[in-house]
Amino acid sequence: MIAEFMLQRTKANQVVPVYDNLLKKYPDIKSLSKADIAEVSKIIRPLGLHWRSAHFKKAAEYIISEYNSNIPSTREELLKIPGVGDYVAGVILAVSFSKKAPIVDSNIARVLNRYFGMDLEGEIRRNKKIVEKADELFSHCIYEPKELLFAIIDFSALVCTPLNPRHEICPFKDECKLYIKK
DNA sequence: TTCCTGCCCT
DNA sequence: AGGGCCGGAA
Repeated sequence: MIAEFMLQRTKANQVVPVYDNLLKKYPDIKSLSKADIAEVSKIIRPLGLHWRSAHFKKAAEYIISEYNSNIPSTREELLKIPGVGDYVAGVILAVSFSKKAPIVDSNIARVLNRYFGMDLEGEIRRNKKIVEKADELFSHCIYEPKELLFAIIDFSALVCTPLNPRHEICPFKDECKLYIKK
């Protein structure tokens, strides 16, 4: 959950050192619940979107008081945690509880948009057709859902990149409608 | 310039 | 449904 808070609209490579710094200072949920928000804010400053800093402490306090420090395992409960939205809830369900949760982030949306040749632009994450494709994809997963999740995200971040996608090393180029069209 | 493993508020 | 947030890397 901590990692996903930091990864919102933020590149994974930038998150790594900040994540380490935060966990060094607040190694468990109890210490995080007592954190000084100004101190948290200072640690995550390089990531921007500073309003996120309050979420770490609030989420920790909430989980301690409502669930005796145990992260809940249903989407409904997860969404009530401060700072947790559809995406973070889905990741927690998939990664921590091995559930086939529909997950749509900008990486997954980009891959689906290109592969299926949907030609959508802008904030495609909230497009209904994209969400339906993602739901369908995860519902058909026959392995650990988190493996599918990480595979798509890593593929997207490393090969199916936002600018100048690396078609030359893409194993899906023969089936990809974006590539076929070119 | 563009975009990043979104959430929150209106 | 849509806009704001934000630093930083490519």
